[in-house]
Amino acid sequence: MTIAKLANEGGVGVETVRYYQRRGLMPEPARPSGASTNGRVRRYGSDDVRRLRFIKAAQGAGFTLEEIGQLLSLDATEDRARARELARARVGALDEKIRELQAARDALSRLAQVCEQGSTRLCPILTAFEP
Amino acid sequence: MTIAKLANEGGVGVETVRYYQRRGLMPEPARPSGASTNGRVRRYGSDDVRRLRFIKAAQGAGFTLEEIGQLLSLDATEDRARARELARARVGALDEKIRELQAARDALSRLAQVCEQGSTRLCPILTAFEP
DNA sequence: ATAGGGTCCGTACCATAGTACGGAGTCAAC
DNA sequence: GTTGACTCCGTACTATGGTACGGACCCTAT
Repeated sequence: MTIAKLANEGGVGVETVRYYQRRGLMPEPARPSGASTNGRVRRYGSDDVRRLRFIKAAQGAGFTLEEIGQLLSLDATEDRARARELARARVGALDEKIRELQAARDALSRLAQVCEQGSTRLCPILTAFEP
Repeated sequence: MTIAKLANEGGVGVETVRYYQRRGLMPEPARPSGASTNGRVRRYGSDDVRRLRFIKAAQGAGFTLEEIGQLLSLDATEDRARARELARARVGALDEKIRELQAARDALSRLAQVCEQGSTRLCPILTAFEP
């Protein structure tokens, strides 16, 4: 497939794929540079789609592109210890972030409730997050 | 208190406070511009600290500074309906984000487990987030 | 064989949220 | 009454993660 198809399958834009290539997150397949008529345009396969989707998912998990680059390298080198380490660290960070978001969620939910009641004059936005 | 103290109480840097002032998130208290000896330096109070802390907390809840600006305006105008709306929308977004992070957390946790076992050769980073 | 769309590549630009810097003025303590 | 820390202000720079643009080239369908 061509880059447009790849981008589409991965749910990103063509420019984004090219950006990832520049950052070294996605490989740039060798162009069939034969003298023959066929091919100066790179072709991609399902591995590339998987890689692209991994990048998206890892971003969703809060990894930076920098870290994702490391993960992808690790996948190649099979350094299990380092992979574990990164995964663990991120799990910790995620646990904390999830708690934080949960607290924020509850605070906002309460705020919406309070602002609901037309009865009371208050809608104490500024103190919404105060303990 | 002076800006350094305010920043400190709010857990941010002085430059950040000034940035918020420029963005209209924090007021710039009038400087006592009297001809008298006292004061060309702005002074801040506990309201400012509260405001600053609100900004931090709202950021943690995923609001952008732009949205935070709106919230702060709303707090002044007492437009309960709009406040409710923003809060609701964010609660929805947070619910979704929390689910996403929870899924990522679990995937990473499983990954760490798998990479733990020195026995098996695999440490399938690339497929960690695949269903 | 040619028109149109897609690709390639470099470079430039964008938004968000700050952070740094430099010079001038101010404040407080000694 | 001066020194040293702090403030003020504008402007510039940073990092992150893209997005846009323009010219040249390629590729396929008609």
